[in-house]
Amino acid sequence: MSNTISINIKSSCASCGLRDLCLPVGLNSNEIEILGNLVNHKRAVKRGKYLHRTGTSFQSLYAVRRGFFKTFILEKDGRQQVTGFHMTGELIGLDAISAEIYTCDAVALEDSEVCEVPFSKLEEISRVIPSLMKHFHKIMSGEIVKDHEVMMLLGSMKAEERLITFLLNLSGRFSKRGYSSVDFVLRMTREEIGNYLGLKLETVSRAFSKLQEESIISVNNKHIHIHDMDRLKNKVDV
Amino acid sequence: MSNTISINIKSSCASCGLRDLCLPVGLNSNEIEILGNLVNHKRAVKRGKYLHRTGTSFQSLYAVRRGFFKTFILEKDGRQQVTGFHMTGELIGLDAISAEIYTCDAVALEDSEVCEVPFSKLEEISRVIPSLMKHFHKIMSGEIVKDHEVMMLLGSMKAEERLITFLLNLSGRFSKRGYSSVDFVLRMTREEIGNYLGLKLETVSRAFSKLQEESIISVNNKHIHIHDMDRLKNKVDV
DNA sequence: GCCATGAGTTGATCTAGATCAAAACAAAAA
DNA sequence: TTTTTGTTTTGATCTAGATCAACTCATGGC
Repeated sequence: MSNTISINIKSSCASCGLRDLCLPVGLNSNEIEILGNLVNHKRAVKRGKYLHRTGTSFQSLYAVRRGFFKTFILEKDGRQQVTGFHMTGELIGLDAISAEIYTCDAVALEDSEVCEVPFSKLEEISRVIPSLMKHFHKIMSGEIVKDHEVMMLLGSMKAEERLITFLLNLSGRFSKRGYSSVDFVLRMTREEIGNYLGLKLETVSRAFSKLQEESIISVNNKHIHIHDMDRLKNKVDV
Repeated sequence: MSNTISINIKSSCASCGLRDLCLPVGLNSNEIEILGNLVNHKRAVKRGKYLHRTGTSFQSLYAVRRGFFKTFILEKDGRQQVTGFHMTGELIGLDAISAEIYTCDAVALEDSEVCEVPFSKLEEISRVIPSLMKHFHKIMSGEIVKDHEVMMLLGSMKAEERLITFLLNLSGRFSKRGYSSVDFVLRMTREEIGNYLGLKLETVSRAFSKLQEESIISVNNKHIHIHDMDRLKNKVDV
C-alpha cells in the first residue's frame, strides 16, 4: 500500500502528475469529471523552502507532483526528528486532519511541485464516490503501517540494519516509479538520514563506508550503487 | 485528538461501553438508530489471549470496552516491537485497513472486552452521516500523530526521557477516563515497556529506581505514584 | 498454606554508537 | 579562478545503555 492518491486517472492525472502511481480505482467518466475540479491548484516549492509549518492551520493535503520533501518535528532543544521523506505521488499532510493544524514542518529537498488537495472537498467528493473513500482510507492506514515499521526500525534495529532498511525502502520506491532500484541519488544529507534513523551523521557515514568496504554497495557522495542486492537483503534477513 | 470512536452516543453507548470518551458528534435520533446496528457484537478476551494475529484477514476494527491491550510486531529473530498500548475507548485495527490484513498481533494484558466494528458497515454508514466520517478521519490522523510522537521518542530521547514521556502519556489517558493522574497501576511488565520504548528491561527498571531515589515518583512493583508532577515534566521540558 | 515460576532489582562489565577533533572534499559564491 | 561554506569521511576517545549474573520479591497453581 503506497501512499499515493488515486484521483489522478486519465485526464485529471495529466494536470496533477501522479499518473502511473495511482491505484486503479475504476471510476466512470462522470466521476472523473467530478474529480477534475478537486485537484487543480499546483504550487512550486523551491529547494529549502517550506511547504507548510508546524502549527499553521490545515486546509489541504499536498500530493507531490515532482521533487522530494522531508517532514520533521522539532523539540524545544532543537533536536529534529524526521518523520518521513516524500517523493512523487505521495501525500503530505495526513497528520494535520486530526487537529486541523499541521503537526510538523515540510521542506523541499530539491526544487519541487505539489498539487493542493483541499481536504473538505475531498471529504465531500468521497461521499459520492465510495471507491475514492475506500482508497483514501487505505492510504491513511498505509501511513500507519509505515510508521509502525519505522518504530520497529528505531526501537529494535542496530545502526547498520537501520541504514540497510532505509536503502532498501528507497530502492523499492524508486523502482516503483520506473527508476533504477540499484542506482540512485540521495536527496538528503547524512545528517538528515541520521535524524530519520535515530543515528548521528558520523554513524551513518561509517555504516556507508563499511558496506562499501564489503563491496555490497558503492557510495560516491550522494550517489549510491547497490552491487549485491541479495547480500544487502540478507543482512536484514528480509 | 484521542483515539476514540464517536458512535457510542446515548443509547448505543450503553451497549458498547465507550460512552464518556466519545467526542460529541451531534447526531439526531435517526442517525443514532442507524449507528445502533453497527456496533453491537461484544467479545470478551481473557488475559494473555489474542484479539487478532498478524496476517489474518481483516473484517473489523475493535473498540476497547474494558481492559487493556498491547499491539506488537514480531521480527523473524524474535525481537518484538510494541506499537501501542490500548485502553478503554480506543480503537484497535486501523493498520489493517490498508492491506485488509492485520499487520500486528493484539494481546489482552488483562481480562478485557471489545466491541467489534465491522469496517465495511462503518464505511457505508459514514457516507450517510458526514460527521461520523469526519470524526473517523480525525481518529486515523490522530493515530499518525501519535506514531510520530513515538518516532520522536525512539529517535531522539534518552532512556529516562522516554520513560517519563511514557508515564506522562499514561497519566493523561487515565486522567481523561476519570482515574487518578498521579496514582495508577501498570498493566504491562518492564519488558513490555522496554519493547515499546526501545530499551532493555533492566534499563527500564533502573530508570524507575532513579526517579524514585529523587523522590519524584514512587514505584511499588506495578503501582506508580507521581509525587512531583512538575519536576517530572521539567525533566522532559514539556 | 506452600511451592514453583515469572517479574523485578541491583551490581559488574562490556560495547555500539555518541562525541570530539581534524582533515578531505564538493558546491556555490565572489 | 579563488574563497567560502557546508558536507563527508575518518580517527581517537568516551559513555549510555546493553549484557551477564545473582538475588529478591510477587503471584498463581496446587
